[in-house]
Amino acid sequence: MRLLVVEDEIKTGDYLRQGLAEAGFQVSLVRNGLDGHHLAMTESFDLIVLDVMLPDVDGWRIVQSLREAGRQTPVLFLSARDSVDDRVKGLELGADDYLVKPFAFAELLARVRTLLRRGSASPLSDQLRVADLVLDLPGHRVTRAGRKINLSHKEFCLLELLVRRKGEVLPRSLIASQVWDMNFDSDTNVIDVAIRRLRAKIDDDFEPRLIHTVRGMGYKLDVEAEDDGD
Amino acid sequence: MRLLVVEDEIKTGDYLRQGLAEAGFQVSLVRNGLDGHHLAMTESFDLIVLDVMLPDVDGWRIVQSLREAGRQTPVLFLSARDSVDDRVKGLELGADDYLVKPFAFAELLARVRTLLRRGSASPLSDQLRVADLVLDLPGHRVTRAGRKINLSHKEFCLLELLVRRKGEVLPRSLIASQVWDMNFDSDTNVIDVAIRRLRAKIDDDFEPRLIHTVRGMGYKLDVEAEDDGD
DNA sequence: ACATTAATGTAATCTGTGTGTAATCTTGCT
DNA sequence: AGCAAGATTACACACAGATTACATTAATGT
Repeated sequence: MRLLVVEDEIKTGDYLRQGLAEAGFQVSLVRNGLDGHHLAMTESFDLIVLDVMLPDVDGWRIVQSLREAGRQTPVLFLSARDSVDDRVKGLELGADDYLVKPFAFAELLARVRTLLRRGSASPLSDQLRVADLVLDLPGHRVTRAGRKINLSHKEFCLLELLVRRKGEVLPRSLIASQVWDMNFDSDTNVIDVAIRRLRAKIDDDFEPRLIHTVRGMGYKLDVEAEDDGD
Repeated sequence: MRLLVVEDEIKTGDYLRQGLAEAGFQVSLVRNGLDGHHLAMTESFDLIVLDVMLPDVDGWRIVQSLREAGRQTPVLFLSARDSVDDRVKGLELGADDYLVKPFAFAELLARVRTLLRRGSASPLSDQLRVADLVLDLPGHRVTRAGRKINLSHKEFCLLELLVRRKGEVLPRSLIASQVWDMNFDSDTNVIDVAIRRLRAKIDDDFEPRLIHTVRGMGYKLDVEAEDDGD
C-alpha cells in the first residue's frame, strides 16, 4: 500500500512517516504543496494524507485537481483547527475524511485503514462522486469543482440515478419509472426538459460535460468525452 | 430511488416511512407480510426493508421467494432480537444486511445507502470483444485499439449482431429481420449502405479488417483474413 | 389567508443527424 | 467482354432531441 503524505511541519511529517512505515505502509513524504500536487497527479497512490495549510499550493487545491482529473484516490485531510466551514469545504471538494490536529496517531491509523478498506465510500458523509461532481446524499447537496449547486428534488433524484449508474445508458422508460411514477407515455417530454434543466446547472458552466445523449437510447452520465469523428 | 418497507408495528412503520421520505426516497409502506410479498414480487424496488417478525408471511419467506425468482433486490432485515441464529438464517436466505431493533435511524439510513451503492458497483458488466474491438453493451460504447468510436443506434445493433455471431455468415434476410423490422424486400440496399458506414468507422482505419463480404451469401465478422482459400 | 417565489409539467418551435433512396462506380465471376 | 453483386457516394427528409416559453402547481414567507 503506497501512501503519500503532504505535510510542511517537520515534526509532524517525520512522525507520520515513521508511524505509517512501522504500520507496514510504503510512505512518500513531501514537505510542500507544489511537490505534493505534482506527485499526487503523476503517481498512483492508494491514499493521500494531506495537510490543508501548506505554504504554496494548499490541500484543497490538490484535491480539487485530483477530482477534476477524475481520480478517486481517497484523501484524508489534516487541519489545525476544527472549523465546520473547513470540513464542509473539504468534503465538497472531494475529501474523504477529516482529522483535527493534534490527533492521536492511533486514530489516524484507524481512519487510514477504514478509508483503504472502504474503497470510495466516505465514512463522514455518504457521498457519490464522478470527476469533480460530488453528491452529498444526507444533505441533498451537490457541488461541482467545489462550487455549490442548488438542485430541486426531482433534479437531485435524476442526477442520483445517473450517477449511481454512471457509464450506463439509461433508457427513458427506466428513468421514468425510477424518478417519476409513470410507465412512460411517450407523448410527454418531461424527461428531456428535466435533463435540460439539470444540464444547465451541472454541465453548462463546466468541463468536461458529464451528461451525454445517446440518440434513440436514452441518457448516460460519464466522465469521458464523447469524442467526435477523428 | 424506490424503497419498500414491510413493517407491522404502526409506530416503527410510520417512523421509517417519514424518515426515509425525508431522506429523499420514494417509500411504499405495507403493514403485513402478504402485501409485502405481493409488492416485492410484482413491482420493482431498489431496496426492501423487511421486518422478520410479521403476522402472516414472515420476512424470511419473502426473501426466499425473491431469490428463488432470481431477483437480486437488496434486502435489509429488521429484527427484534439479536440472535445469532436469526442473523445467520437471514443472511443464508439472501438478505444483504441485518439490523437489530431498536436502532438509530441514522444507522439504518447509512446501511440503506451502503446497500444501494453496492448494488450499482459493477458498471462494467457486459462486454463483447473481437480482436482489438470492444463493445461495452450497457454503456453503448465501442472502441477499437483503444480508440473511441461513435456509432449510431442502428450501427451499434448491426455490429452487436455481427459480433455475437462472429465467424458465421449472416444472410441479408437475417440481418434485416434482426436489425430492421422487415422481411427484407430485396429492392432496397439499406443493409449494404449500413455495412458501408459501419466499415468506415470500424474497419477503414484499422488492421486487420473485421467485416467481410461473402458474395451471394451475406456478411460475416471475423478476425482471420479472407483472401486465401482455407 | 394572501402574496411571492420556486418547482414542475405542457406545448411549440428549432436544429442536426441518422437513415433510406437512388444513382454511379468497382469488382469478380462465367 | 458482359453481367451481376456489391461498394461507394450524394441527397433529402423525417424525427429525436434541444431549447424556449408559458401554464400550473407546490412551497415559502409576511
